[in-house]
Amino acid sequence: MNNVVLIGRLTRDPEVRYTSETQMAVARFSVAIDRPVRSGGEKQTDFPNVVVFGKQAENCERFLRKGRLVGIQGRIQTGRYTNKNGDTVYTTEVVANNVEFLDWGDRNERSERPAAQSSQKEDMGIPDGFQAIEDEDIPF
Amino acid sequence: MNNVVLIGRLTRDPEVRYTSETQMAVARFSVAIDRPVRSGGEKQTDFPNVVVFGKQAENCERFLRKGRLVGIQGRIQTGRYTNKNGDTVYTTEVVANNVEFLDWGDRNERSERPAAQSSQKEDMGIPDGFQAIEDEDIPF
Amino acid sequence: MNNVVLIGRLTRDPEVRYTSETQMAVARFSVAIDRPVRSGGEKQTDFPNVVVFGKQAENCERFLRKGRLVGIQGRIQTGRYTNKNGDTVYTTEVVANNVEFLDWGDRNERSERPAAQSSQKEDMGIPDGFQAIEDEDIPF
Amino acid sequence: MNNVVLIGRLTRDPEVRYTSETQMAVARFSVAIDRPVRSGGEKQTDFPNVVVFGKQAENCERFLRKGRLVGIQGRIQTGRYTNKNGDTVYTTEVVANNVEFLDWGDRNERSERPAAQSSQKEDMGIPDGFQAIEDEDIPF
DNA sequence: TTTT
DNA sequence: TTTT
Repeated sequence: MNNVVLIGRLTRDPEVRYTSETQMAVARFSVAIDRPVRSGGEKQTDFPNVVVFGKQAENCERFLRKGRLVGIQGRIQTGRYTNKNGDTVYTTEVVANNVEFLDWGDRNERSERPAAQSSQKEDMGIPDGFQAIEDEDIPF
Repeated sequence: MNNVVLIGRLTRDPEVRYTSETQMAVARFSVAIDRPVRSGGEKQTDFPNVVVFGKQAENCERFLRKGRLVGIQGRIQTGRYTNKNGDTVYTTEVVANNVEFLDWGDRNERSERPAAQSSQKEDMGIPDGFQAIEDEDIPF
Repeated sequence: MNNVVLIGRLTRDPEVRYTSETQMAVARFSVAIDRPVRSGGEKQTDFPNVVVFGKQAENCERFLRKGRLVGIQGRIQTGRYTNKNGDTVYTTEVVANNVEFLDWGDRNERSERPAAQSSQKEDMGIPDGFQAIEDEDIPF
Repeated sequence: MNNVVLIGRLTRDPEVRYTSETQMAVARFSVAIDRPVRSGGEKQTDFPNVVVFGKQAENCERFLRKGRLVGIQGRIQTGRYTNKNGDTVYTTEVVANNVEFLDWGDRNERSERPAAQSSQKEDMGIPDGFQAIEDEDIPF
C-alpha cells in the first residue's frame, strides 16, 4: 500500500519531455501545499514533486500553468542517482495516477490556445472537475 | 486505519443542527463525485454522505452552498437504527476531519452575508484554499 | 477524487458469486476497524462493506477468511434499490482496487486447501504482503 | 490536503532522539514497499522516510524493529538544508499522524523487554492492531 | 526551484 | 542506508 492524495497549486509551469523510444510524454512539476496554521505560528508550505506519464502528462502540458489548483492521487516513489561530485543523491517524488484540474482559470494560459471554456472542455472529452485515467496511459 | 479523501460538489445546502448539551454544531451534506468515464460508457456519480462537527461545521454553514466544490479528509463511520417499520437500517457516512473550500464562488451565497472576498477571508483567519482544523473542534 | 484506505479484519468469510455472462467473480465482505479509543471512552468499531471484482475476488475467495487482516485501497460507491416493502434503500460500499493480505495465518483455512506457506505463495505468483492488481481484473 | 497512507516493513531499527528543550521523542525510520509487479518485470521497491513525534515515537522505539510491518497515515513534508559541500539538499519525508503495528512478532525484540503478548498490550493500553494518537502527542 |  |  502506497497511496498519496494532494491538493495544491503548481509552483511553475509543468516541464514536459518525451521518451526517445515511444515518445511518451512525461510531465514534472511541484505543488505548494500550505500546512494548517498553528495559532500564533507562521505559514509553512510543503513543495512535493510530482511526475505524470502518458496522455495525462499531455493534458498537464496543455492545461496546467503555474498557480493552477490540482488534485493528485498517486504513490510515493524513491530513487537515487550519482551527481557530478560523485555523491549519491536520494530522490522522493509522487507518481500521479490521476490529476484533476480544480480551477479552470482564464489567466496564465499559454498563447497557443484560447481560454478554457465549457464547450471546449466537452470537445476534448474532459468532464468538468475530473480527468479520467486511461489504461493505456499507465507506463509502470 | 480508516482514511477517506473526497473531492466533490455539494448536492444541497448543508443541514446544521446543534447538540442540546454543548451546543456543538453538526453539519451534514452529501457530495457528488463523477466516476471516471469508461470509453463508451455513460456518466455515473456517487453521492457519499458527510458529517462535520464543531467549528468546522459552523464554517460549512456559513460558507458552503449547493454546488460548491470541497475537498474532504476523514474516515468511514457505520451505524444502524431501527425505523418506524421496525426494521434495522444500516448507515455509512464519512466523518470529516478536514473540509477545504476549493472554490470561493460568488453565486449561491446566503443573503445574510456578502460575497466572500480576499480581505474578508483574511479577517476570518481562513487562508485561501485551506481550512485549518483546530484541536478543540474534534469531538470524537 | 474518491479514495479510501482501510485496514481491518474480515467479520465473516467472503461471499463470492459469479456474473452470469462473463463468469467474473464478485467477492463481498465487511471489515471491522476499531476507532481510536478516547481516554475514558469505550471501544467502538466501524464495519464498512467491501466489494472486489475479477481475479482479486478469486484470490479473496481462496485466501481470505473471517478474522484475517487486510489492507484495502479503493473508492466509495453509492447506490439504491427498492426493497420488498417498496421503500428505497440507500447503499454505500467500498469498491476495492487493491486488497493486500496482511497476515498469512494458519487458522481458519478452508478445508480444500493446505495452510499458506512461503513456497505456495510463490507458486501462485503472490508476493508476500502484496497482491498485484491486473488490468484485466478491473471491470469498472 | 496532503494525505499519505503506507504499509511497509522497516528497513532498520528506528532511530530515536529527544528534543533538548521539551525532551520530546522523535523517531525516524524508512519502510520498504514493493511496487506491484508488472508481468515479466522485476521487483522494485520504494523506501520512503518516516518521522514520528511524541508518545507515538516512544512506542516506535519500544515496539518496532527492522522487518516489522507497519501502517502509516500522515503527510508529505519537504525541507532543505545546506550540506558541508555548501550545496542545497532537498528533503522529502512522511510525517506520521498514526502508526499501526501490523504484526506483533516474537523475533527481533530488544533484550530489555519480553515478547509482546495480548495481556501486555492491554497493560500498555495499546489495542490490538491499532495505536491511538493522543492530542498531546502532536507537535506540529 | 517555490503557489493563492 | 534498504524490508519479507
